[in-house]
Amino acid sequence: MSCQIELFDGNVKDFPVCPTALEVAQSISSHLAKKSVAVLLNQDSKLQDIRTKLKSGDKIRIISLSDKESLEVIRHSAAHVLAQAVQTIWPEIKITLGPVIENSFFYDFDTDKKFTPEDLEIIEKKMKSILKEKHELKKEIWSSQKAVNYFEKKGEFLKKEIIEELNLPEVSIYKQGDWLDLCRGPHVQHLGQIGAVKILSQSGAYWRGDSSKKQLQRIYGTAFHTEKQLQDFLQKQDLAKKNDHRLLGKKLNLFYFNELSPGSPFFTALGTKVYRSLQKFLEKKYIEYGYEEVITPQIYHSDLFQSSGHLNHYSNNMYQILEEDQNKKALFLKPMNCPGHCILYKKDRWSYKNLPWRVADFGRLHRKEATGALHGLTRVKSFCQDDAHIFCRMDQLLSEIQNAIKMLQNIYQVFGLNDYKIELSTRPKDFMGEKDLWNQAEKALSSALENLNLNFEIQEGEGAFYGPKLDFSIRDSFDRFWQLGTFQCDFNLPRVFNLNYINKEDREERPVLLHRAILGSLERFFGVYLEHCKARFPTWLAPIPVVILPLTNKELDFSLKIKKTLEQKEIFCKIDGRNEKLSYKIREYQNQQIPYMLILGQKEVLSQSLSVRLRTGELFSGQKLEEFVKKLAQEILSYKRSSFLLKQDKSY
RNA sequence: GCCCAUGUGGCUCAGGGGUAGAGCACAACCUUGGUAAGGUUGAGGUCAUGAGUUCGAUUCUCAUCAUGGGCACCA
Repeated sequence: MSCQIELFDGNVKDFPVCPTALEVAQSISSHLAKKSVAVLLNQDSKLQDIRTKLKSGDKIRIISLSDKESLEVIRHSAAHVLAQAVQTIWPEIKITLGPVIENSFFYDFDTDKKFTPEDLEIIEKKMKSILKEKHELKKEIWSSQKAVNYFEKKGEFLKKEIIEELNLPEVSIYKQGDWLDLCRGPHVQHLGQIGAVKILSQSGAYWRGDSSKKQLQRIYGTAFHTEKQLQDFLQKQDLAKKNDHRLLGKKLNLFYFNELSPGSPFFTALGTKVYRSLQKFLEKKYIEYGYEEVITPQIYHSDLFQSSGHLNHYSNNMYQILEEDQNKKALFLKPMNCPGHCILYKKDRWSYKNLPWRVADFGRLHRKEATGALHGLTRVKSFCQDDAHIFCRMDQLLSEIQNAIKMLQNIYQVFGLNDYKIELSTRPKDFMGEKDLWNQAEKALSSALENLNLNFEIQEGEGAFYGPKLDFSIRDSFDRFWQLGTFQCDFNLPRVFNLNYINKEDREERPVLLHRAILGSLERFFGVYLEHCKARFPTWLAPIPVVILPLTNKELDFSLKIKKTLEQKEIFCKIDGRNEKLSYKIREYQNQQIPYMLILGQKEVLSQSLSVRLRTGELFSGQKLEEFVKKLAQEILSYKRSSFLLKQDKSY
């Protein structure tokens, strides 16, 4: 009986006995066999070892070094090389786990040693010399007992713990030279297939990701098939670093941090312009989508957070005001707006006819964050959310969620954030409230997404204790994801604050509370968007939309006339009358990514027209002033990301 | 909070046991100049803070604070 293997191009090959994937590659060409590193089996999207024995009827795709999928295998094997290098240099160091992550890999070591940058250099050197030996990777199947005995004898107790937890009769072992590791693979054929490795950094990391457990020492690295690929990768990283919002914020003078208030941004006059434009934009959307905006207190008696449950669940993150009030009650800065909105809700008697109530608040929040958590504008201690709460009846929940998602889509597309993923987090183990309510809310969230034809992932058991939630993470221009929007159903606050409304039958009923933020915090969004647009804000957000550059002081009168005309349309502009060369000024404003530069010389004064330079470098002369201002105002009002002067509609 | 690294004029960075240097920015003067840096001169720093070692510390040691890369956290 022969063995038939189907290749992904449709070709079927016959073998007298069932081959391994590597043998199939060999039968195609010895070149392919040399380059192959893994195999995709049938519909499975997980890579399998190239040494896998196939069955008749299997459909396979051989992954070679030229396929990008091979990177995962290369990096996995490189992680083993890292561990081998470390144990060769320091035999007393114990190994744990070394997985592949996006763009890189790491290995966690159990040791008291702290790796210094010099150590990392030595390790990288050792890795390179191990690669030169081009050891073959040999896969062996051991009984779990044998593996446990082996690692126990070597004092590798965490490795032993892993095997025992796997609870399998057999485990696979990969050997390279005289070094071996427990691993399910897949791995390269031999270490010569790893063309380039680089150690990236070190870090502490907790065993099992649990901060109450032992801290291990983690080393990060990356690997590629060729040195060129590695260099390209490093270059791309450098580029991303240049667009870091913290650098751009400094360069464009938008915000500033000072150690006298860590984690709390100072927005400069320019940064504040951007911040306020964002806020005004959202306020407009609030009106469009039926929200009411309120202003609520900054400081509350501890009683409020006692009843809301924040004192029990969140007090570590709350700032307490030292001075107590005359009732001897502690005072706290609010970490979130919701309890205040519940107080406002309770002020009135509600009828089912008046719901939903959508209440928005840009209130400043303060949260004590662990020092190591702070990060530019994306993780701060003082911030404002585009926060709103929707108090509604259960039968309104679906349409409210749907409405909120539409609002989110509408807002994201203004920023050109069209690539985002959605996660639905469902009931956790320690949930609060009735299961039936949870099911209804989860159903409302998923139906809303389905009705709008949106794909989403389910995060089983990841919901908050008070209700299920949706998270929206956008992908920025550097392929990183940032969680911005979040919609959270809440059964807890309406209960603890005893909120109700009178239903049709004249009986009290409890409303559902939907927390929702679309941009998340204005601070975080500012940072994320600054990087995403690479500091090229659309005109409506630009701190300075227009700068007027008179060539000499003979053009000052005309400059003032233009400024006045712009200001009539509420367009902010700046006249740069400094005694500097035009090219000097252009360079400066180009670096600041000012959308419109108006260059004025005698030619323009005589013809009473404008010469416009875009930050793309494109020039448009002979523009009529009134016409220009009118169209520019239009561009700003419609939140366009493209200049009206450009034919193609794209961000510039 | 944990591991590693870093902290020098407004910014970017060099230096290094005998109290500091460059470029940009800033100021003054010359230049009124047409699409990415015109010239000259000048002013600016208790070298993050505190303690220790030393005849002497910005430089070495320790602690603190802040920042950066991660981990943990992210109601």
